Amino acid sequence: MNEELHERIREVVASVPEGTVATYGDVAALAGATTPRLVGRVLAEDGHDLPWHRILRANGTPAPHLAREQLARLRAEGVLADGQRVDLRRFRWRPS
DNA sequence: ACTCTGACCCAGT
DNA sequence: AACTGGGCCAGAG
Repeated sequence: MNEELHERIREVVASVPEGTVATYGDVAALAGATTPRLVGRVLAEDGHDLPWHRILRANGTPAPHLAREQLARLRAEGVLADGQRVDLRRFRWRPS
């Protein structure tokens, strides 16, 4: 199952700073994953220790079943959402 | 070697 | 805005 890749994915997620967000696609690209699906998968299994709430879908909305919890956590660290959607232009994390 | 099912993504109706 | 359909990858049955 490629533990190596899973590890890199967790690292990337863990490196997203408080007050910013990243998309599944971003994480996948940075970690070298072939598809964003894998990111969601990894988080679903062992994302409990990670800042999973900073990971959003490409359009800035969270995964449906998590929306409430996730938006609440983001709001708590200064990331404001307009309804379900977070303004990626403003909060998206770009590694430098 | 199938078919299903997902914290996905993109483009077209 | 709501639905497609195609592509993607890995587990489970």
